[in-house]
Amino acid sequence: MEDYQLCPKFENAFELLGKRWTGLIVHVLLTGPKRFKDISVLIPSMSDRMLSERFKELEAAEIIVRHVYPETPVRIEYELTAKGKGLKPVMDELQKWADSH
Amino acid sequence: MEDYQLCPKFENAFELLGKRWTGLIVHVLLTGPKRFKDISVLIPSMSDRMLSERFKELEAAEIIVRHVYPETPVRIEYELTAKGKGLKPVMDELQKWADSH
DNA sequence: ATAATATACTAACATAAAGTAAGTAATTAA
DNA sequence: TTAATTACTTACTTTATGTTAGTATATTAT
Repeated sequence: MEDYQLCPKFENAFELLGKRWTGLIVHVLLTGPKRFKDISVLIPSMSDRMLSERFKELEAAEIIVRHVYPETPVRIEYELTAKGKGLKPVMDELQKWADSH
Repeated sequence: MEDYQLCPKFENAFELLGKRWTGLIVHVLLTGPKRFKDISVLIPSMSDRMLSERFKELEAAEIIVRHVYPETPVRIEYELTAKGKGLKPVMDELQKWADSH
């Protein structure tokens, strides 16, 4: 009858990262702001439809911000927020793990 | 025409962790070996079908081992391998992030 | 002895998420 | 004028996940 639960914050974290593409998008954005096209080129196996959907989710979760630069032609960039950048240590540790196993 | 790619090891890592439930299962197993039922109780929103499927994937990826103890009744436990335990720093960093955001 | 409960699953089917292909609108380049 | 680029969206198919029920073996309760 022990019913200790998982930490809900941790569960929320995995509702994001436990979705396909999300981690890779964040990883790429850790190298700096990027345009839609940049990411679709860097992750060619992901479709535009998915990228568009993930961007919306990450924006809603306040992990990225969408910047519109009213140049001609207009330029749109996606950038990590402080919260998004906070995932760097996670990604770094995962990279270490991936390298060593 | 720049075509630097993502690290394939990193991509592989996210093929696992970028699936629903995988991260939570690993997280729970970091507290020690567990039986099927233990985990299904700790993660009640996950169905048995998914747990069964994830166990097979994690075993195939050599992140967990399945131990069969021929007692009566038989006891089956799932335990992290060294590779699986290696994910602890990743999970720890994610916990920190989850707590601070 | 029979029924109920427990564990560790599997099978069948429904729904949700992701993949695929094509299209759109605004702009610029050839 | 036609083609190309960017940042998407739409419609449709396939795959993943959810839901419910069931199986096999064993133990416990009545």
